[in-house]
Amino acid sequence: MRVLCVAEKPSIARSITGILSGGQYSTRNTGNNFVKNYDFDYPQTNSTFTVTCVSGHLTSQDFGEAHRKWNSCDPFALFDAPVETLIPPDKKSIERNLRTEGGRADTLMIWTDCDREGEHIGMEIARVCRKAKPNIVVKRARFSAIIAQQIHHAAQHPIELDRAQAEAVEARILLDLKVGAAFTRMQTLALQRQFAQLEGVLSYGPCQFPTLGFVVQRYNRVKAFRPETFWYIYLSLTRDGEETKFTWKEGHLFDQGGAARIYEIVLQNPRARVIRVTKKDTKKWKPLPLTTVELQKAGSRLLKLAPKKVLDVAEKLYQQGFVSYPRTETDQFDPQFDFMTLIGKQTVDPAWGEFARTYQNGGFGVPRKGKNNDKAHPPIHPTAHAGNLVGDEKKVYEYITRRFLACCSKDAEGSQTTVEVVCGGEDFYPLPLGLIVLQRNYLEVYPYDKWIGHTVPNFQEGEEFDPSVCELREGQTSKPNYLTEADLVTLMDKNGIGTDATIAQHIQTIVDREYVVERMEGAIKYLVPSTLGIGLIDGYNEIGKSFSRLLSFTRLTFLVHQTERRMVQVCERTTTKNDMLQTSLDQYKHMFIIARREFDKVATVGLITHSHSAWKLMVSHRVLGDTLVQVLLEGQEEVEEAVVVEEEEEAVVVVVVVVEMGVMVATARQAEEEEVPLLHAAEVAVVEAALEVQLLLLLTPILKVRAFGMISLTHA
DNA sequence: GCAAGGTC
Repeated sequence: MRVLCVAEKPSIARSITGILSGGQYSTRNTGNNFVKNYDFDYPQTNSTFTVTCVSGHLTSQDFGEAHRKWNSCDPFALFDAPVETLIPPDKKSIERNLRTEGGRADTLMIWTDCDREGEHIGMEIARVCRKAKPNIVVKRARFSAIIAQQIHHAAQHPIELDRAQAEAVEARILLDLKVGAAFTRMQTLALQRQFAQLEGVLSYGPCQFPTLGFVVQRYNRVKAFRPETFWYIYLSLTRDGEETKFTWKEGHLFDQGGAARIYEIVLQNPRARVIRVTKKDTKKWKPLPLTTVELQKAGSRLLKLAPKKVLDVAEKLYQQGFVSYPRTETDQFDPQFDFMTLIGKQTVDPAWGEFARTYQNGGFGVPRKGKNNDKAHPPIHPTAHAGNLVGDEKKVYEYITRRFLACCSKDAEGSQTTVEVVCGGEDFYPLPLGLIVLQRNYLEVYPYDKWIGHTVPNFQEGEEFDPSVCELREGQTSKPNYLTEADLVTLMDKNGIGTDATIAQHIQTIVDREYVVERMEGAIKYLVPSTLGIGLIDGYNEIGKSFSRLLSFTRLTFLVHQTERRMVQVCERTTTKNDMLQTSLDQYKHMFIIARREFDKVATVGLITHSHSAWKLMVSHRVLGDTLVQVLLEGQEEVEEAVVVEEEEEAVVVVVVVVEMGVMVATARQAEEEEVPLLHAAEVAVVEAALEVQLLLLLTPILKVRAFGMISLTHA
């Protein structure tokens, strides 16, 4: 019997060949550079095997001729337009290979990843092979890890493809295409009609839009923030020249009178008494096995690489055979995973080799188990030692390796001392708590985690003392920060926006569309929405307000969840693909009709905030020298061409009039129309010079505004 | 000129 095995990607084809053939196989090239055909005998089922693969989805979907061109139809018609499935040119060679090999086989065995998309890819493969050989028997191999025993079991006990899962994916594909295309065309064309100069596409998608929404949501919180004053009792003891600070168990109160009354009572009896000293063993847990999302978060936070970049680098390392498959949701290792061999490969490393050698002598600890398992790939780990890497590849490889070694090491151990103090009837405890680090364990190989010991004086239970300081102090709530890339990855992951493999792409998309600007502050990269981004989200929210929030950003996120739930229902066969598609499409159609009717609001209310005859427009944020500068655009009937530069710290606002010749600093005032001191001439010159250099950068988002025809800005 | 999902 001849069996054709088809995997989802070249790496899996190679691995299962290695396992099933026991290393005895021959290789044939195909018309595609990445795809090889492997031939061998598989006596266990009395068969001849050929293993090959596709490269992800085989087909792509698009509208037919009548709807493909942007101006060929009303965008609304796209919801009911027929969609064609075709094999894109770069996949033709793979299709030809499948036809040739399928024509020769009795059985087709699908070895795609065991997830929804894998089931759909399996159907695509089956369709092509059936064309070449209509009576071919189609089977599916089920495996959850590339481990010899599992792969053999899968080859000998194949199951059937799951049509329901494939159909759920089909519904997703159609929904994404129709909703994305309809809204993108409607938005773009509507604004182009209004503002002829508008360039570029204003894309809309069920993933990119909520992603943008997160950025704008945080931006609004930062903008709306007003510091609040709070009061707390501060206690400290200086003994032998060392100060121990105590934290009030109540934390802090926003009620000054209340705090003052408690403080008065404390003052009546300000002698402190130690009521309890406890020492207990404590641990700092080693990290969980590494998933794609965690790698991207770490990459952004620790390695200062954008999520997309981290994934690209990891992909390269994977192709060179240094790390395992980098797209995985799994944060638990299979119990049979061969840890020791992989750790052994790291013993030659000059930096962590010595530590890797300790694992054989009791240094090994079974990795923690996370909650996720995609049943297709293990957590990301090094597969070989790489000694000659440089730059980003070195950084990412080092992180993956140290993370793996940390997972296989032991939790750090310490001893923590808690001291409870009562003073005037109020409870206090020293902060930081006393900590002695006893065993660093995993921390030795994982410098990304910090755990620093801290001593507290040797207090005795029952001991009394007079605090060195006992005061009612005042503090202020601190301003939230803009969203970092790592924050955004976390939010998307938590809210189910995108997948491990696509989260980075969606972030890239909103940057490419100029909905969001990246801003460095020190070593941290923040994401700040542009005028356009804020305008779109605010605009939709504005419409949402009048229509039971149907279009608000939270609602959009909710729709993504609903779609996901319905997909699960299709998989579980509690609803059909067509019903699910119809329900979802109806929902989006309803949204579309309102959005189009109200779209003027996106253009005006969203992009401009009216205030009397003047209007102000948040544009963007840039660093001017070392100072954070917030740029506002302000127009009045008499001053049409104006830029307002606000220096936040000093609360100085410079109004810059943009004239055809360049930039001129004209006047100064605060955003709230209060009188503030004019800038010194020297400062004006600095601002002027900096603006000249940065004007083009600065004005990029503003030019959008000009394109919208709301103000006629001219720049050199 | 549109989406999001695979993968290279």
